[in-house]
Amino acid sequence: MQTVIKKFKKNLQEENLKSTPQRLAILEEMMKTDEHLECEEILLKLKEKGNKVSRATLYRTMDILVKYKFVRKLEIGDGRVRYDSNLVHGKRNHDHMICLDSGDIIEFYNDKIEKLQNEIAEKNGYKIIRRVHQLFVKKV
Amino acid sequence: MQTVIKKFKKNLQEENLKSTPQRLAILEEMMKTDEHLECEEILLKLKEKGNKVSRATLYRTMDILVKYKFVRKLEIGDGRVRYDSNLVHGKRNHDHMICLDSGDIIEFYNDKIEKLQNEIAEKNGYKIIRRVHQLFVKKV
DNA sequence: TTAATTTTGATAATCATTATGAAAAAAATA
DNA sequence: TATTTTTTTCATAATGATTATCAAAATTAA
Repeated sequence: MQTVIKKFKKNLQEENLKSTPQRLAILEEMMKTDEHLECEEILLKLKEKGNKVSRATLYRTMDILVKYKFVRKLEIGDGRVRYDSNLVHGKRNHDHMICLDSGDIIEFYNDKIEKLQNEIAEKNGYKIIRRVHQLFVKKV
Repeated sequence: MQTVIKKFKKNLQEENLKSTPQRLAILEEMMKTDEHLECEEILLKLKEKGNKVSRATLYRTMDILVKYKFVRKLEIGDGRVRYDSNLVHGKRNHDHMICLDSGDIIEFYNDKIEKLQNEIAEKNGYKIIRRVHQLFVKKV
């Protein structure tokens, strides 16, 4: 969607950050995948397509993408940082179920849990900004 | 509680691990705190009490304590690893609310969410082994 | 007590991420 | 369009938490 790129450019401007080919290449790469990619994988994908970007630039740009919620940082405690794109069409707000046997990451969403979370926060005088909800599971 | 120490010794035996003063000192230290401590803090507390333990031993022992569920590893995405003791009297199963302004970590528990989680896992053919549920909040 | 095995601790190695600083690119200005 | 200013990039060094190494010490079993 062109609108995503336009929004990104606008966000960059708002912070006096410049629109560069590297930043755009990274954004576009994240628009194309619904996997949970690690930095090295993103770097590799970019390289394969001829968009070579340095490690430092990738890390810096991922922080920008997280800040503007184009992607979400996903840490499941195995020491690897993954990124979950919010840019893939039809993808909604979700949480993760991680299979301890296969390593599969399954997305789930539950409206009731959502509501209960809000109630808990409210009851304590807080509002929720962001949440992490991960179920580590095994096949029955 | 003597029973905790006995249980620990039994667990060690079961895996052909030896009962050492360092391991016991670390367990006992974790029985005394309901804070969410980092490795360096645990190391410091031990040192202050004259129980000097090397970094390597501390890391190795924390893994054992996690394995036997004496403590829980708590990672809230700020790059610091904390340990949440399950050994403090009256402490139950809980999740965490993290205040983005103050850094406070507030514990919460909700039975309904617990049930919904189990339903979700079941529906997908899984059973829950462990879970991470963190609400990042700000004061209203 | 001895012997076999495990653990400890000091230090080196690792590895993901961040800092550095010169060269290149982008935006602003003339 | 050329020039100037500012930001960004890239390659590499630095960082810092955790892990590996291995000789010396401690533990357990016989």
